[in-house]
Amino acid sequence: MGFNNATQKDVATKAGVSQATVSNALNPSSALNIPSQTIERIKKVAQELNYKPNRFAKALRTNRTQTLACIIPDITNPFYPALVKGVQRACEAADYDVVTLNTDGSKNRELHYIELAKQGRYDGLVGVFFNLSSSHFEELAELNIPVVRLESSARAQAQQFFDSLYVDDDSAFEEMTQLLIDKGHTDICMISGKGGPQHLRVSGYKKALADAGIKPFVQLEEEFNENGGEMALQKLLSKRHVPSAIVAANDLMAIGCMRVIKKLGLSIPDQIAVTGFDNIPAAELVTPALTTIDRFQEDSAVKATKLIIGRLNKQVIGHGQTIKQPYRIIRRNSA
Amino acid sequence: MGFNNATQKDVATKAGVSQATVSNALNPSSALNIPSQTIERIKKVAQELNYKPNRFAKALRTNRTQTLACIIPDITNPFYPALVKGVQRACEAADYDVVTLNTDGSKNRELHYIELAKQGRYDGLVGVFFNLSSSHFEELAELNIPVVRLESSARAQAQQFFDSLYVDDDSAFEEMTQLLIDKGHTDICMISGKGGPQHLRVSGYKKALADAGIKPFVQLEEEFNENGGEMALQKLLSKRHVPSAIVAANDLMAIGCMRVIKKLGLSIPDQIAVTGFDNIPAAELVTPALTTIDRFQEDSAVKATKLIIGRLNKQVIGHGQTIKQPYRIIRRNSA
DNA sequence: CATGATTGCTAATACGAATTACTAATACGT
DNA sequence: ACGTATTAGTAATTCGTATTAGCAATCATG
Repeated sequence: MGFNNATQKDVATKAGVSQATVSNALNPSSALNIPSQTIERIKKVAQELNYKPNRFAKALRTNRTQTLACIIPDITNPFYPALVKGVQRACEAADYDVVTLNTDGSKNRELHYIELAKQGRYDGLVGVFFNLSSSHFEELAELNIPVVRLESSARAQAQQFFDSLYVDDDSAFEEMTQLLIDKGHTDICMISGKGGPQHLRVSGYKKALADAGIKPFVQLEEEFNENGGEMALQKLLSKRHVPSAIVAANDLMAIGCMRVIKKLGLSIPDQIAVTGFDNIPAAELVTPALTTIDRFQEDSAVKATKLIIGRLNKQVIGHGQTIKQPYRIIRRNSA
Repeated sequence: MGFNNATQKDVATKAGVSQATVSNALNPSSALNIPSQTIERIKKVAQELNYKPNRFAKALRTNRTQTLACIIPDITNPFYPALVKGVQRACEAADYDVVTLNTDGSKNRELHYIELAKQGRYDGLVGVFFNLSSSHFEELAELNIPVVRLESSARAQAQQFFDSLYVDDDSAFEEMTQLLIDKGHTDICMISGKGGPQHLRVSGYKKALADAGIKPFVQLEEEFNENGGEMALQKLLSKRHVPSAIVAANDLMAIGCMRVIKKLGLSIPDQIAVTGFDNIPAAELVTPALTTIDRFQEDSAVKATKLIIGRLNKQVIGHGQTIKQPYRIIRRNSA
């Protein structure tokens, strides 16, 4: 079509130099020795013609696409939009495009996107992989395609093929549970989905209880969402009496619990306290507002993206880092 | 670096033909006459070598990038993720990449993304533009870059440079207001943000009231979010007595109103009924659950994306269509 | 002043696919 | 049997950029 964009050739003609010189002048990484006068002249002409490098030609030549893939389970899960936003913000500053891809938490799709990356479609991957371990990223590392994982539940490894920014779920849940104990609760149950982050969260909960000499009770259900929360609490209540507090593995499950509790006509937090995790937007909107933990997803995503861009620019080298991110308990009215 | 992907040349060598033949064989649109036997053979070899066309080479040659831009105000606004998901779903099926871009509702950013598209960075645009009119899309139309707008508040025009999928806000708000009237309400106020969809929504509200002989009262506030809702209701209450029902321009504003109402110690819906619009995920989570209107964003987004792809494939031609989308009132407990 | 180094640039090529223009071989019609 | 069509392909070029190899002019040095 008639895109009519100025090319290096156009700039070259107008500046009275060759296309190669334009390329070198505009590419500071070039080893060639071009006097700054000439560079300035070329830059000026480029601006006059509104020259913008054609990123497809560039990609073809350099195998660098200037686009990152942001991999998440599901954009409609309210935890993720903030994360995506962080990635986008950091990318926009560096003129990277972001392609957001949903895995639905499925291993196949996670692997599929890795496959696409291996074909050179994305310069790097940032996001959440529920089902993959370090070795899955080895080939990407060999191809110099950096990966930064967020909320990876895996522990740091000696030689890791990705960077990892993680929140210490273990200590977060210990702290939250402790908070309930400090309020005088002596009968605290936990509700969680299965897999993924389940293990560390439950472990933190159990630690706090052990210190206080309270017996734990954990009810697992398949999914980490409202439905999972409802089902789990119903099952729990069919097995034992009503606890005085419930620690849910995330906000959606907590909200599911709240629904069941309200149907039973019990009051929150007086008869049962409920806590969540994630601080999704809805946490503040439910009644009572949910006490939960903020993980600063957007900030972490920005950091993660800067790290990936750092690796692409060779400002960061060496094998994968594992970096702890902060969290903060948000006290509202549900506990 | 060493991506090691099979190219057409590799396929050609192995199949004993020339690269050009491979290109023609794999591209059904080609006018050349290649016997189906040969085509099959080449396709088989391509599969064996796991040949995947290099999309950057392709883009360079054809000016087709195989990526669409999905333009929305803000991914962290809970109305949009579903829309994005729809676009992604439809694109994945057609092997298009989606780049999601946030405008923050700013005209400058909307124009900026149009600029990027004009440079050939995206094959088409689908999404929400708050501040642009048909003429802004004229150059894109000339470049054969299709645009499908969602929730455009503009009315259909004779010769329109984009397709538009819209929900009839006017009749939706008329219907919702009528529902309140049917319930016996005789004092119904409306709360809205300014600009964008405001006009049609308020108009629907007023129509229903006019038919019933009730006086309208509309309170506008800057933003279409919780904060806007809170502020608007506070202002309203400083001017007049408590109405028996509030029609909010969207769910976030409705939720903001609910907050104020609860602080005042009034009960919903007994003392004040509240209705929203959008059916965001949180609508179902607040207490009481919010009566609202679903716009089936994900479905609309899928349709919009299919339409855009249809235009790119020349299956759809002619100037912009304006297509009405369905909505549905979701009755919950707030009204 | 001859030699080598440096400076400042250009020509040519490659990346992978699409496309245009062409050819060689066979088939067809009269 | 001769000219024309058709079939089945190929060679060469192009898209816009980066890069390698190299050239001409100037400069430094012994």
